[in-house]
Amino acid sequence: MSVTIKDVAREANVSVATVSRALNGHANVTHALRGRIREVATRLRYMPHGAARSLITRRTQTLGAILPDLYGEFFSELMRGMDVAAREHNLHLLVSSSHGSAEETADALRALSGRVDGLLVMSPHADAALLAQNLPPAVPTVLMNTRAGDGDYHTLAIDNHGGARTMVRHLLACGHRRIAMIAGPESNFDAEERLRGVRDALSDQADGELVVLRGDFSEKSGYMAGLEIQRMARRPQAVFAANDMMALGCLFALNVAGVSVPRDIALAGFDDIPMARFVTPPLTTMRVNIAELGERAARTLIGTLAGDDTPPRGIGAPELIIRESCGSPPSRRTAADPR
Amino acid sequence: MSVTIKDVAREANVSVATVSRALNGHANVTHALRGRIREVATRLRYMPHGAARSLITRRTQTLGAILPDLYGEFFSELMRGMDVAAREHNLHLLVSSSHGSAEETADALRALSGRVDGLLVMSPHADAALLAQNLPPAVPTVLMNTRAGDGDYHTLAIDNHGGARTMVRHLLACGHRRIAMIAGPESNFDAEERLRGVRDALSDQADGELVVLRGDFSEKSGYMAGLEIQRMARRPQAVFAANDMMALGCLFALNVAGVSVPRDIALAGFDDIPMARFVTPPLTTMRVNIAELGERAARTLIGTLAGDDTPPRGIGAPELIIRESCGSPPSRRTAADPR
DNA sequence: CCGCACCATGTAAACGATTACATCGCGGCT
DNA sequence: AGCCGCGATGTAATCGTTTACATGGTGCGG
Repeated sequence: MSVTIKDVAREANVSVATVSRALNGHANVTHALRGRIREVATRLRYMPHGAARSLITRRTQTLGAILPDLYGEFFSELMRGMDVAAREHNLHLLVSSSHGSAEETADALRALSGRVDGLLVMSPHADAALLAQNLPPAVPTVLMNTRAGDGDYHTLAIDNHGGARTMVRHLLACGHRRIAMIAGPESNFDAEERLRGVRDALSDQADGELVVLRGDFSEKSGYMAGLEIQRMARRPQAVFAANDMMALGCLFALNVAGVSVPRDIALAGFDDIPMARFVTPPLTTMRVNIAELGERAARTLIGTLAGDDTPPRGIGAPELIIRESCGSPPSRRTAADPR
Repeated sequence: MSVTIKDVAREANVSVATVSRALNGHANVTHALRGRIREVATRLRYMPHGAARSLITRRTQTLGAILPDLYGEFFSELMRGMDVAAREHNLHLLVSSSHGSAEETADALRALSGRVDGLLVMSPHADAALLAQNLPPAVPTVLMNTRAGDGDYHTLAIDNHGGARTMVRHLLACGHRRIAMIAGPESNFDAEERLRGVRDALSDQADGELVVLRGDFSEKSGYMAGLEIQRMARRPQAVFAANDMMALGCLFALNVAGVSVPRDIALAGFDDIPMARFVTPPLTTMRVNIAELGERAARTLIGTLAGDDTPPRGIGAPELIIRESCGSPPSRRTAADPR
């Protein structure tokens, strides 16, 4: 049995109320007494029982995060950002990851709903309907990278559309006109936004041509797309993959086929995964700041908890990272690209 | 105000006790009544209040994870493994990451101690003393990748020593005799274990020679080491870096200096980060299964919670991944190295 | 010198669940 | 027919904390 506030009270010869007040920094406790109580508490290794406290205060000091199956860098960066914000406010992070289906997401939603003060949700399956159905309306929620139109919830996202547009404009500026896009799956929100950005950028350019191939964000699908591109009669001058992994797959396919990047064809990706600058040639890409997305989402949620009901300001803008794969004059960097 | 068990009881014309029994699948509730209560509960969107439940059951259904500042793949894999095990037992994961100092780790330990049923700790700062001082003795704890000798706690680790030995044996088998090791910092447990493995493997080989350089696991320190190696009078025949990032740094340094890998010098790393198979030449390395480490640690903890007090069986053995950088006959793989 | 206000501290009621124990009704056995 | 036992349900104690309210002592003003 662990030590409770009663033990501290007994040991210090005061009532539990006084202990509570002393330890929580309330006014109206003599300085000397507070000191004595503190001393006793640490001597006894007293730790308040979180559940009991939550029960009465209706606060859990915990933020819940519902995430899809995330691999690699993305996941850790996102968590890191959320953690930074949470820690600042002495909040904890309860995570529930690896949700492959709407069913699983709903379960997670229900399971977490009672244990957290608010929820950070990133899930392809989480639309407004699912949330409404599985959450008590009282749980503040912030959505990340979700399909728009979920008006009732605060939503944050990477500016996929703007990022893709920026990249295509850069490719156009490099003189490329026939552009192939290796897009992501149609069901994916990020993927569609990026494709939309590409279309918009090209619609500004009268003599631009676009051919769209579908991938699934995997390296392998990029490889397949690369083989196909290399076989084309009118080969595109530039390839823009919806993420770096597909860009790398494509790069290998082109290498295997003896097509040189960037001499014969330009190539660009999206995400700036660490690997991007290590391949030859280093990959031009859009850097997205995942940690910032997580941090902002957490901050927004925390704001909501505090009663601040201003919707989140703006969305994260990816940054164009020009390396050698796109055929623009290489910027002066060492191979290792130190920051 | 959210809906409580009382509301359900009132609506179903029964007592709270019956509702509790019905919903928790206890015996002694009529089938019909149970059905009615279930129906009312879902209609009212009743969700049990986790804190209230924890208060009386003394279980939080939550595992705490204390992690250091972890970037990248490692973090997400570890979490994924822990999540898999936790989810199987309907447990949640409360994470507290980014602890740079012993002070911070201690804070996190204290903050989490009341909110979880058990703790998974990976931290360079968490030795037995720190834990004992900041945790109620009742909290079951499993340590990961920590310095040995923390007898009171269950401990799991990657077999760094065995992995390093395996790699050096492979290098020896390839015919290399003068071997340079780019080690990690002396303060790091993993680093020292790997170094020890190297020494042990070489002590079996009469004509083996070892030169040790120190790095700090960063790419940059690998780069510096590479420059140094390339300048050596009696250049080593093989370089073994304590992790892949340093191996890559070294590779770039050698490239810049015009030393060809593996023709002029062999190179190997440790970790098998995704990038390892994308560089040219693809990097020979030891694959460590982080997810498995996390999963095992979680399982061990869960076992302890269930009263099962057998110490964890064995430790994760890294797997030798032979690619082209070590100068052994390349195995037949495509550039993309599909699994 | 009395009384009032105020401040430090104590008492006890919540919070929402679980569960030991009490109760009630019914059927079967003697 | 009466009693016993058992199965279904209700009553209330309990977990550890916070906090509204009660209490009591002290100092100050009239």
